[in-house]
Amino acid sequence: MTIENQNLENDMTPISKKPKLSKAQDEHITRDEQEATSFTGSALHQSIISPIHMANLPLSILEHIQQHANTGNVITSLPNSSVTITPNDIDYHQTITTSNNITSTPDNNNKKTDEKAKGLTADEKRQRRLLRNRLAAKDCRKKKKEYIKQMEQTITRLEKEKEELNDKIVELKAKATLIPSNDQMMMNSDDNYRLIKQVGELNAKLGNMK
DNA sequence: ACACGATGGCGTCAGGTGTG
DNA sequence: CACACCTGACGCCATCGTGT
Repeated sequence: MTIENQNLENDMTPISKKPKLSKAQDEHITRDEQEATSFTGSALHQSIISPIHMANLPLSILEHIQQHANTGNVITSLPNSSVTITPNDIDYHQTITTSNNITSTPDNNNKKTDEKAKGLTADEKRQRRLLRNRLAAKDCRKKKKEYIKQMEQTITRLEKEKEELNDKIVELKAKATLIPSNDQMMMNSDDNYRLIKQVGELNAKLGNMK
């Protein structure tokens, strides 16, 4: 790990690690989540442990994060946000908060990102970048898992197909042994020819005897 | 009970690629 | 060209299974 990385981790301890919790901790959080059922951003803000401040985070990003927050962090545009946080969105008390000056509307949500990034300090830009990358990494891992799962299913299917085809080969080979070969067919026709000839000869002899 | 390796998930960085 | 996105690699941490 780089020095920069270490410093960053010291600065960002609350957000960077999703703790795996003991049962007691889990119950505590479950209780808090129940209490948070109708939290608005500002109410939640008061209950958050060690928020990280992120300026001007657009609503579109917040919504995206909330959609994907089942295993991630809770993002709110606190404290004046109208974004309502549902219990499902609250995860391990890890939050990222944004500054007070946001007036997110559907219109400005879709503006170019670089426009939205205007006026941000280098550190704010960095926080935004880290957030996006965090989400991208989650998506990437999810996608990778799905791909691996799909490949495993394909392997299973192809192995089954192979087995079925092998069974068919055995079955057809067994049937093939019951069918006379070409040589046998030829021999049979020779016998027939010889017998017919013999019959003809015998008939001729009978005719002579009459 | 404890130590230890394996495993899985996460955040971050770095580098490649696409896009306006 | 600047920016955003994707993804491999890395390190950290928690958890689990196993041997002692």
